[in-house]
Amino acid sequence: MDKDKKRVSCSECPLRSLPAFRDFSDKELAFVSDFKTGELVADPGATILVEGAHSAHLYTVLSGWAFRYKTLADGRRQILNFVMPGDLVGLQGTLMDEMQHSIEALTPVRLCVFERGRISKVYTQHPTLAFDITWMAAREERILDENLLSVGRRSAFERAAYLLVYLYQRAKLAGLLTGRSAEIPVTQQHVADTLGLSTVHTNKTLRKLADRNLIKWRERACDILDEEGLLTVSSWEGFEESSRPFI
Amino acid sequence: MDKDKKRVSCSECPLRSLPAFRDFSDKELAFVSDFKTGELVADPGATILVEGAHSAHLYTVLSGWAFRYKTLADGRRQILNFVMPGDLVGLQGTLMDEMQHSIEALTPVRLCVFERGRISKVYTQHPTLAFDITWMAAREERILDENLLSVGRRSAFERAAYLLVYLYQRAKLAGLLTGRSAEIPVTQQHVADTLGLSTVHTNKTLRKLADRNLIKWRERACDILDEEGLLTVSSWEGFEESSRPFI
DNA sequence: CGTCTTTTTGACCATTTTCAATCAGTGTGG
DNA sequence: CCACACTGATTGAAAATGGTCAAAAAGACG
Repeated sequence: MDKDKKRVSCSECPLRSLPAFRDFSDKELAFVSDFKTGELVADPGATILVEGAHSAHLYTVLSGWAFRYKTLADGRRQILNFVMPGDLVGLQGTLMDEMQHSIEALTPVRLCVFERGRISKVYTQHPTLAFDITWMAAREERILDENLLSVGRRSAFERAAYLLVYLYQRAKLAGLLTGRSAEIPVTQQHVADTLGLSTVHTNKTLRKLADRNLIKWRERACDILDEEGLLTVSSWEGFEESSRPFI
Repeated sequence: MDKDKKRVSCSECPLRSLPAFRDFSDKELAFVSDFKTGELVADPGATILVEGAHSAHLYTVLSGWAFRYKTLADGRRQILNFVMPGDLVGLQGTLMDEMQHSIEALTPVRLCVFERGRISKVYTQHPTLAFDITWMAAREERILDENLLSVGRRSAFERAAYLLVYLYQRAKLAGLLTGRSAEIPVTQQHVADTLGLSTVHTNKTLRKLADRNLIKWRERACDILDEEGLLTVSSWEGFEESSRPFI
């Protein structure tokens, strides 16, 4: 086995972004080559996965932003969540028959491809990794829960505040941000489709947040001026990114 | 090992409700006794799991209805999903530090308790079961996606239609229903908190569905008069409960 | 400079909420 | 059996939130 080659392919191993592998050496990650079958790059606006797709593979995001969404027959769109480096996508397509949502790139996105058929090997041979996949699924569920609470019960103002701190904190955890100026590569249309509001009302709501010096909206970016304020407005506690327990 | 005893305790094994174990014999399920640590019964209105709880166990629902929900500081409540026999609850509490949602019983609920600490053994020794846990998590995520689409983008009328067929179909899949008369043990308050509407508007919306002969609401129950009609109104395709793929 | 996308605004309309009662059904104790 | 308390369903009217339409302004970019 040409370990060197494998090490190179693991130098930026997507699995390192999974909790269990953060502190693993390249050598320890070498076995990953057994599962990785390729890399993929998607341009902004490109559809990474489309609803209804069969036999999709499992991907980990190496870099870039994307979003998961569903649409109704007449075109109404709901953004379900945003995808950042370290995220796992395509689990539904891998486990069930087909994808029931689509994924679109917001910036150039690099993905690591795991072949669907090889997933069983993960479960039989690498229980720790299998556990991580479950952990990621539970994490996504938790985020969706909070999102649903937001869309269902928070006012437009609270909802927008929640979304912006949420994105800010997640981006920070994903190591995407340096200062307070969050390069959140979305338009107000995306925000509207996440909040379940119209673009017009979203615009007015963002303005209200800006008037209160909580944020400053810039084209495809947003400065978080008052993180605490946003948390208070949305009555959200923020992430306490609990690390995965030992197995 | 007293196999007989174990067989008895598995006669109604909670794992049988998990896809992978539907067709397993009692004998094959005997090993489950290693994980099961007890049984629990919750009365209607009782809180099964509460937000913020630490070191919770993992449960499978043997019988009864419950619901998962989150609340805001001022009491606004959002119901996230309903829990029926065969469902897994408490995964978040098991995998992460604490539960971020609560669960309340709607009818008497019987639960099978798996100790948190023994989950690792499932991953190392029973990959098929580990896979099932992931599968259940992915299924919950899928339901939440559809719910979020509903609350975010469907009108009150479409949303209510969606919820009722959804509950009808799920209850049917869980083997809870016989005829068209769905014994859905919820009040209009529950429906409102699921749809993200006020009780008043929910009442008027349900009336509209009844006026169009789609449903007939009865106290804590609901007759589904026109399943196809509800699917059309909500532009939902319904469940194609794909069985879990072979691992 | 012209074109394209995104943001912003105002006026008007629709949906949904809130408030405040009322009604119906169930169970209890007298 | 009836008065009473409770819970859940139902109603109408006023008020608020958010949506739609149409158009203009502001950047981004070749």
